[in-house]
Amino acid sequence: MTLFDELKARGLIAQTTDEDEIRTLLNEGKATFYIGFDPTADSLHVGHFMALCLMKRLQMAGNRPIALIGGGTAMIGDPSGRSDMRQMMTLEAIMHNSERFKQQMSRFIEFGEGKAIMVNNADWLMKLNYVDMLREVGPCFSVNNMLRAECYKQRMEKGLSFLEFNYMIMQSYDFYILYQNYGCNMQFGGDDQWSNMLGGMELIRRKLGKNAYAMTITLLLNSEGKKMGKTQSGAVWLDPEKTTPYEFYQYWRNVEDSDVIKCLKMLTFLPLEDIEKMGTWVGGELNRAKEILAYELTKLVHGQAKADKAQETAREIFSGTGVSSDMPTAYLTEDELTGNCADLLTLLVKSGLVQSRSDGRRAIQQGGVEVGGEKITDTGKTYSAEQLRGEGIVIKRGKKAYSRVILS
RNA sequence: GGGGGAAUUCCCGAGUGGCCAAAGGGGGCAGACUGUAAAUCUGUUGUCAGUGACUUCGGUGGUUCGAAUCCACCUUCCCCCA
Repeated sequence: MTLFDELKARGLIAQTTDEDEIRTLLNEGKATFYIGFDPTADSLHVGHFMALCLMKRLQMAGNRPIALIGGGTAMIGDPSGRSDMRQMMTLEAIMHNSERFKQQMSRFIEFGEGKAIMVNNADWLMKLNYVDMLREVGPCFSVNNMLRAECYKQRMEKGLSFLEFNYMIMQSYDFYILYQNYGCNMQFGGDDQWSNMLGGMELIRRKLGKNAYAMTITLLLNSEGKKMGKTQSGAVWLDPEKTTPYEFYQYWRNVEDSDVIKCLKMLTFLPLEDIEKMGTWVGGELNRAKEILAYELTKLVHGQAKADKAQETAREIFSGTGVSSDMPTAYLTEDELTGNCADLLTLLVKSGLVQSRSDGRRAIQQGGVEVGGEKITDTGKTYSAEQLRGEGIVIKRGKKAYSRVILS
C-alpha cells in the first residue's frame, strides 16, 4: 500500500485540493510541506500530536517537513472554529510557549541539516509594514470571498473583529513566504484550517503563478461528535508535567467502544491489518484493544519506560490489588495535622480527589469514597499519624480515581 | 456619529424588591447495573459549618429595614440606521 493510500485508509485525510497531484508528490517523496502550530498554550496537545505523526510518516517517505511555529500569527489569534474572540496574548507568553513547543516537537521530529526545518513566522510577520503589506497582497484577497469562508461563518453572528479577520491573510502570507524561501508547495493542517490554507494557495497562484496544494487532517471526534483529547478540566496535554503519563494512559484506556478502532487507526503506527483484526473483537474483548491503544500512544508520547509503568500501574489498580507503588501520591506534612491526626476531608482535598471540603463531604455521603478498600460513610473520619506514615493510605474516589496519601 | 437591547452560579437559560444559593435543561460527580465501555434509573452539583453562617447574579457607588431585581456612572457585547 502506498503512503497516501495508507493515510486515506486510516481516515486521516479530510480534504485535498488536488488529490492525484498530492498523491503522486507524497508517494514519490517530492513534497516540501509545512504545518503551522500557534503557540497558544505552554504545551502541545493531541491535535498537534496527530499533525506531528503525519509529519513523521511523510518524512519517512522522503518528503521534507517544515514545522512552523506561529509566533506571529498567535499575536492575531485564529478565529477558525471559535464562537468568540480569543483573549489577546502577551508577547512574553507567546515567546515562552514557542520555546516549549520547540522542545516538545524535537522529541517527535528530527530537525537539522537535510532533515526537518523549524521556522517561526514571527521572523517575517513582525517586521511587516502595514501599507507595504496591503499593497503587496491586499489586491489578491476578495473580501466578498473571505466573508463566505467557512471559518468565519460562526463568527458572523457573534461578531468578528478586524484583528481576527486578518488572520487568514497572515497565514496565507506564511505559505507564500515558505514557497519562495524553501520551495514549500504543500500545506497540511487541521480541518478547521481549510479556508486559511486555500487563501495561501490562491496568493501563491496570483503572485507567482505557481501551483501549491493543501490537505487537511480529519479532526478526531468521538462518536458523539465532540473533539477528543479534552477532559472536564481541559486538554489532554503531551507535557508530562501537565498531564502525567498515567493520566494520559487512562484517558485512552477509557475511550468508548465505538471510538477505539478509529483511534488506533488515526493515532498509532500499528499495521492496518492488525487493527482490522481488533475490529472484529466484541464486548469485553474490546478492553484488550483499549489497552493496546493506551499503551501504544503513551509509548509514542512518553517513551516505552513510562508506558510500561503506566500500564503496570493501571493493571495493579484495576485488576489486581487496588494498590500500586506508582499510583498518584500526595504528601502531607506534620504541621498539616491537627492533634496528631488528619481528617479524611482534608486528605481528600489534599490529594486533589475532590475540589472542596463540601465536595468531599458529598462524595462520602453518597458512598463514593473508600480507604484501603473499605467504604467510608463517616464524614468526620480521621487518621492518625502512624497510619499515614510509611506506605500511607490509599483513597479511592468513585470508580477510577485513586490517590495515596503519605505523611512525610 | 444616532437609536435600541443585553450582561445571572461550569454552559445555555428563568428570575423585575423579601418566600433566591437563585426554576429548567445541558454538562460534571456519585450510587445501582457493567467490561476501567455505552445505554438506563436514582441522588447530587457555591463555600465553610451537623440544619446555621458566609460569599455570589459584568464593575463602582447610591436608594431601601431589605436588591440579582430600583437609580447613577463605568466596562463589554449584540442589533438597527449612517
